[in-house]
Amino acid sequence: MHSPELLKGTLQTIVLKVLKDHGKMYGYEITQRVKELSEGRILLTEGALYPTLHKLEAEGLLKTEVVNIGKRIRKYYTLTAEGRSIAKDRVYEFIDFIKTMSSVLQVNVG
Amino acid sequence: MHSPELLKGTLQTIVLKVLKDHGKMYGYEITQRVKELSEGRILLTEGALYPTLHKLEAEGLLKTEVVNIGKRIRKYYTLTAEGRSIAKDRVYEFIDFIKTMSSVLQVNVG
DNA sequence: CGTCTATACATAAGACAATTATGTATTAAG
DNA sequence: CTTAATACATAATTGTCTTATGTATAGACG
Repeated sequence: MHSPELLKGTLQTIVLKVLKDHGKMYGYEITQRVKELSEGRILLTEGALYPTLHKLEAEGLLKTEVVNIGKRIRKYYTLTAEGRSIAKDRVYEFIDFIKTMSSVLQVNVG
Repeated sequence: MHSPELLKGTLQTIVLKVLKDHGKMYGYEITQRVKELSEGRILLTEGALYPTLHKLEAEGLLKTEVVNIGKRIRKYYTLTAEGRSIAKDRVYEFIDFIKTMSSVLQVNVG
């Protein structure tokens, strides 16, 4: 785990991109996938994830589908067309940010 | 300019590394150097910079020297030994963060 | 001269995202 | 029968940053 401060501002980008790559997912599944992909280094907290999902839904970037698994509920999220577009933009923006930071810090990442 | 959100958590790293690379600098000079290095993409605001400098000084990572330029004052900052050490750590931490993010977002930066 | 921009410091109010804490509830393991 | 994992959600608090404000010198331009 690195400084959690660095993660700030990346949550929406992560959620959008993971959903873009893995299709229909539910909240808990997203936390697990991110944990896997980051080899345990990024642990999304529920207090951050759920409000973010609700916000992205309110903005029309995600659509939901509630499914009953036995007596438990699951809320599946899928990107809308706009969501896919924004996901791409956010990833580009992140890459651009890294390039700028590399210039400022004079380091070579990748 | 990218989303200012991404910049969160990077300010201390930027200040420490720029000071490490360029030696003795004063606040305003740091903003200009970062602007240059980032080709105008990162504009440090005074409201963020000065409190950060004061904080790093209070933590013993920076030491200061006040100089009079005509009737105007300048406060030069230099890294302490601990500051140099932490600067290195912070840059490593940032690189590590980028590597993790690259795995999660499945992108290739650099 | 007078005004605008750049230089140079600093602090305070407010916004915003994320952490931490808390709450509800089902399912599986020991 | 209690703990851990699954699965949702919201509220209080924290912390960093932006925006606003304040003081003051120096140089450029008319």
